[in-house]
Amino acid sequence: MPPTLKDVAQRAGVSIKTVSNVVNGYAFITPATRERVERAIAETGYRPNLGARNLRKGRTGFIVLAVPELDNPYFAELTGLVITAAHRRQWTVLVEQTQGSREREQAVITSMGPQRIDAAILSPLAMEPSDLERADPATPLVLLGERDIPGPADHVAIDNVAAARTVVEHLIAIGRRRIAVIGDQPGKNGGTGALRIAGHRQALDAAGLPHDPTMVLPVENYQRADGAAAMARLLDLPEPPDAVFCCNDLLAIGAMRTATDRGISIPGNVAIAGFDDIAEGGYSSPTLTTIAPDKEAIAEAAVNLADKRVDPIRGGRGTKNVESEDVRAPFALKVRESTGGAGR
Amino acid sequence: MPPTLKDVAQRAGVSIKTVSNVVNGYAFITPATRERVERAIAETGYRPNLGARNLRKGRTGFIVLAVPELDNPYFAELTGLVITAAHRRQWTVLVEQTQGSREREQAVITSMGPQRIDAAILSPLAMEPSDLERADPATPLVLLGERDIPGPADHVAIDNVAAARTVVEHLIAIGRRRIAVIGDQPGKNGGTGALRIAGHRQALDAAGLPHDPTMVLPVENYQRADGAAAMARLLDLPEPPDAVFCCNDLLAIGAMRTATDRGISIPGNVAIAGFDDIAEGGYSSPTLTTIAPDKEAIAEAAVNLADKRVDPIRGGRGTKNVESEDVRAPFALKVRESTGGAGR
DNA sequence: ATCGTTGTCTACAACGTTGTAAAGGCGTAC
DNA sequence: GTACGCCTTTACAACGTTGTAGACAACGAT
Repeated sequence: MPPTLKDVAQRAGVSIKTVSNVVNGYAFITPATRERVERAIAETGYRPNLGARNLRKGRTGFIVLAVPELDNPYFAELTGLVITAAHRRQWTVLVEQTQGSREREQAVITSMGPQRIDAAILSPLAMEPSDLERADPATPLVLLGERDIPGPADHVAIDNVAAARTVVEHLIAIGRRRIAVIGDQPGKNGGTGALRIAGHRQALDAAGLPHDPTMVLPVENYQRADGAAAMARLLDLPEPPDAVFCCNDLLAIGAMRTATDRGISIPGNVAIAGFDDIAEGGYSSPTLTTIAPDKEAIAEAAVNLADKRVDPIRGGRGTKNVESEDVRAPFALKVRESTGGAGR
Repeated sequence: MPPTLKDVAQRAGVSIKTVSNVVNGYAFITPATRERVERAIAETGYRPNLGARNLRKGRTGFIVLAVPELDNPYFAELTGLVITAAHRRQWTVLVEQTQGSREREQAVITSMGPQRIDAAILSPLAMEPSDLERADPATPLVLLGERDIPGPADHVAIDNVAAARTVVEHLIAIGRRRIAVIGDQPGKNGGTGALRIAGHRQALDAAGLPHDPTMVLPVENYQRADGAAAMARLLDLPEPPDAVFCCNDLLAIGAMRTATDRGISIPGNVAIAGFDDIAEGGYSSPTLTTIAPDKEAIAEAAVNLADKRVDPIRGGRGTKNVESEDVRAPFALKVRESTGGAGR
C-alpha cells in the first residue's frame, strides 16, 4: 500500500494538512517544519494520490484526444506532439481511436464513456454539425481541422483551401495543365477533403485552366490503398493527367506506387503532390512534394485552448466564455522530387 | 456540476447505496425499485465518477503504455492495438513517450510520475537490467521485446534471433553471399538489435558463409536517416554487399533510398530486407521484404498479462504470483520486391 | 403466536486529498 | 501587563463512491 499524507505526517510529527501544505507549496511554513516534512516525504517515498486530489478539486487532470486511428502517421505524429504539449501543462492524455466512425466520435463529445475528463480534443471525420448540439456543454471541446461547425467548440486548423491552392499553383508553375485531384468524399460535405478540393478548383480557375469533373477522384478512405486504386483509374483514362494532387500523403504514396508499377515516370510523365508532410514522404522514391502543416503549432494551440477553457474554480467547470476561438496554424509547401524538386 | 449518486437517490426516493447497488448490478433489488432508480438515472443523466470509485476501490483503471515514440510507425501501430485490447477489458491507456531515454523509462517503472496506475507496459530501449530493481514492486510490469532482464517483469516478444535468422536464410536462399546487417548498437548489449544481429550471424554460420565485421553496421538510432547513412558507408566499401538485412523497417527504408539515389538497383544489385512490417513497406518502391511480428498477438498478450497481475482484492495490489511469464508471439516472413518477391 | 429465514434496503465509515475556519505561539505597541 | 496582530499550524468537513453490518419487512415453519 503506497504511503499517504497520513504516513508522512506521522513520521514528521505534524498534521496531515501541514504535509499537504508543504506538498502544495503553501507560503507560511517555517524552514524547520518544511525540512522535517520534506525528509519524511523522501523517506516514505510519498507521492500524491491524484485520484483523491482530483476528486477533491473536482478536476481529473485528463484530456482526451480522439483521432481516427494511430495507423495514420499524420495522426500518430500529431498525437505524439499533443502528449508532449499536454505534459508541459501537467496534463495526462487519454488517446482514443474513433476509426472515423460517427458513433465513436459522438461518444467522445458526449462525455467520453463513463470517464470524466476536463477537456476533449477531437479530430472529426464523420461528425455532422448537428452532433455537436448533443455535446456535453460542461466539457470544453477543441476540434482539429476546419469544418463549418458552429457552436461552442474551438477550432484549430490550417487554411486548407489556401494550402491546397498553393500546391496546385506550384503544379501549374512547373508547367502542368491536366491536374487531377484524389480525395473527394461525396456525402461528407464540409469535411477537410472538400476544402482541399475547393483549393484545387480555385487554383485552376485563377490560371484559367478548364475544370474537368473526371479529374476529381472520389475515395472511400484516405489510405494508401485508396490512392493506389484512384491512380489506376486516372491512368486508365484516354487522356491521363500530367499532375495529381492528393488530399493527403498516404493517398499520394499509394498513387505513386501505382504509377511506378506501370512504368510511368514521376515527375516525368506525371507529377504528384500530397498533403500532411508525414516522415514517409521524405524517404519515398521519389520523395514527395507536400504541404507541411505546422503540427507542433497545432498541438500546442489545441492544448492551449483546452487549458484556457477549463475553469479552475470548483463547481464552475465548463467553458469559460461563450466566445469560441478559431486558431489558424501556419503551413509550408515542401517541394521535393515528385514534382521536380531536389532529392533530399 | 454533474449529477451524483445523491441526486439520483433523492429523485428516486431511495438511499444512495441502493442506487449504487443498482449501478453495480447487485442482485437483491425488487423490480419496482430497480425500475424507479433506472428511470432516475436516465432522467438525471447520471454517470459514475470513476475517480471516486477508484479511490474507494484502490484501483485506478489506468495502465500506462510507454513506447520510445509515436513517430515510429511500428510503435504507433502497436499502440493502437494495445489501446483497443485494453478497451475490451475496460481499461484506459495512458500513452507515454520515453524518447529512448533511460531516465524516462525509469520514471515509468518507478511509478509513473505522480500518476497512480494499475500496471505498466514498457517497450524498453535504454534500460539496463539494474534499473529494474528500482521498479515499484506493487505495479505489475510487462516488458515488450526480449531482453535478458530477470526479475519480476513479464515479457512479451517474438523470437528475434529466429526471426532474424529466417530473413537472412531467405537472402542466402536467393543466392546472396555478402550479406550485411544494419543496426548494431554498441554499448547496448542485450537489446533487440543484438538479438537480431545474432540471428544474422547464426544464419551465416549455418550456411558456412564467412563472417565479416565490416558488414555489421552500427547506428545511433533506428530511424530512416540512420539507415540511409549506414547504407552509404556500405556502398562505399571496396566490395559492397549483395544483400542487406536491416534491423527494422525504417532503417531499410532509409537504406533503399540511398541505394536508389546512387542508381543501385534493388534487388538487382543489392537485396534489402527489414523487420517490423510497417505499412509503409507495403507501398515503398520497391516494396520491402520484412519480418511481420504478430502485433495483434503482442498487444493482446501484453494487456492480458497486465490484467492477470492486477489483484482485484483491495490492499493486495501487486503481482499476483511471483513467477514471471514469458510469452512468445508468432512472426512471419513477408517476401516482397526488395528481395525479388512479387509486387503487392 | 413465535421464531427463524430470506430478501430488500439503509446508515455509517472509509478511501486520500484540500478548503475553511479557527486555534495557538510569539512579538510589538500601548 | 494587556491587547492586538501576525505567522504558523491544526481540526473538521467535504469530494463521490463502495464495503460492512445491520434494520426492517414478509414469509413459512414450528
